[in-house]
Amino acid sequence: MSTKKKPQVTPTPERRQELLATAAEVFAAHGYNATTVRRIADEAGMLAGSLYYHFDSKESMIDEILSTFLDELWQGYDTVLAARLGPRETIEALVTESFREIDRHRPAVAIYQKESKHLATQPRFAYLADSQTKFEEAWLGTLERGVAEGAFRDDLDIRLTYRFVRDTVWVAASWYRPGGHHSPEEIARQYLSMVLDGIALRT
Amino acid sequence: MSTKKKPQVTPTPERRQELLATAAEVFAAHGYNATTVRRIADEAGMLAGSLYYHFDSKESMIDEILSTFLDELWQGYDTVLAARLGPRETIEALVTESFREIDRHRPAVAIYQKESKHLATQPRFAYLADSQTKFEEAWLGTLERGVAEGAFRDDLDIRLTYRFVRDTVWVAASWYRPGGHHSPEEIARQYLSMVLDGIALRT
DNA sequence: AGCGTTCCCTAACAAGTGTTTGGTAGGTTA
DNA sequence: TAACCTACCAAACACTTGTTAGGGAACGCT
Repeated sequence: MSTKKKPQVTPTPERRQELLATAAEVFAAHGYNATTVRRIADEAGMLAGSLYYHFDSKESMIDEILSTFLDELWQGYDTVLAARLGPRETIEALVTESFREIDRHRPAVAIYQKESKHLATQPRFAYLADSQTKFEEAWLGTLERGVAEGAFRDDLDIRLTYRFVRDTVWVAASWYRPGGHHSPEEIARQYLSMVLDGIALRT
Repeated sequence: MSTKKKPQVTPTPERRQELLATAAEVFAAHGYNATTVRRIADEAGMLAGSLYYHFDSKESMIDEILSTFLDELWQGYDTVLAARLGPRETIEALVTESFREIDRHRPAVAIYQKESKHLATQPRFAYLADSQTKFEEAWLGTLERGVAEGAFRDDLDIRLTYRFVRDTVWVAASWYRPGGHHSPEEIARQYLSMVLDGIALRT
């Protein structure tokens, strides 16, 4: 006699994840506001109202998409930061980790890029602003440490450098396609090579 | 007796430009779809319906904003390309010109970044796709020439390099504020320094 | 067989959307 | 003065939006 509970048709939590994945895909492709719940439902093979059995609003969908992404992102970042590597090695590890996250959560990253700016003003999405602050502390701090320790140039505006590095990494989500002939690690390696050493030939 | 035609209250073409400027500001801040015509009218100090005296649709507003921006952009780019400078000097001139355009058309650039991807699919905005093609030809061609002539490194994926340079320049529109303590030329200088020589200290 | 649960459908709601129509105050022109 | 044009308002239009309420089919459990 088996006590294994065989699920009925499709188990609850997995179906929820499926729906969130398709929703994220549509949000990323067309933008949050331009995406109707009917469009999401259509893509999932059901009617608009049926979505409200799983979620209580359209807003809670994007909320869950972004928060689970950020949770996983910070899990990776915190591991890197806890290792207390040198500045250059920390930057390398953060960039590599970022491309891995883009590989795993491409739609979520794309949504984050497009929508976080105006979502962060709403109280419900206060964690977006918090995350951005932590983000800036981690990167800017590492860069400053690198300048102090002689790993990075000291003739550059440090905030400009921060935005430069940050943006170069994350905009990749707009063109990156998982399953291409570049692995996240390979892309990270080339990006780091460009950011650290430049694209000009050394003479 | 003067034959100068003194304009009535406010001259037609200038009022049109004013309205387009406020519309661009709102589009850039909140996104095209999330922006209602009532919001634009409100910002301009009039009612929603009154906008339709100047424009025949919301779509034609963003159309005019984007097309005039791209016209001016290509005027600058074509001038640079016609000078037939060396690869490195061409890249430098293109980047500098780009930051000048961001300085002059920040809202338009921000709108372009956010909306062009899905607007380009509509026939009305086919010029967006055309522009992107020309854009890629200009940059990618210059980079390839630079590799061939020994100005740029040959151990990098050239398409990756292209996207890297392109993105680093244009995402600046998301945080750039005209009137800050960095002129477009100064920002371009630092960006070029980072892109060409990297942020690591040379040993 | 009966009951409960899961998951979706049907049908509607109220609010908000872009847009249109007719009107009108105030200036210019004849 | 009269006709005219510019630039706006007031009010409504058809439609789309996110969301809700009630119902019902399929399945597991007792």
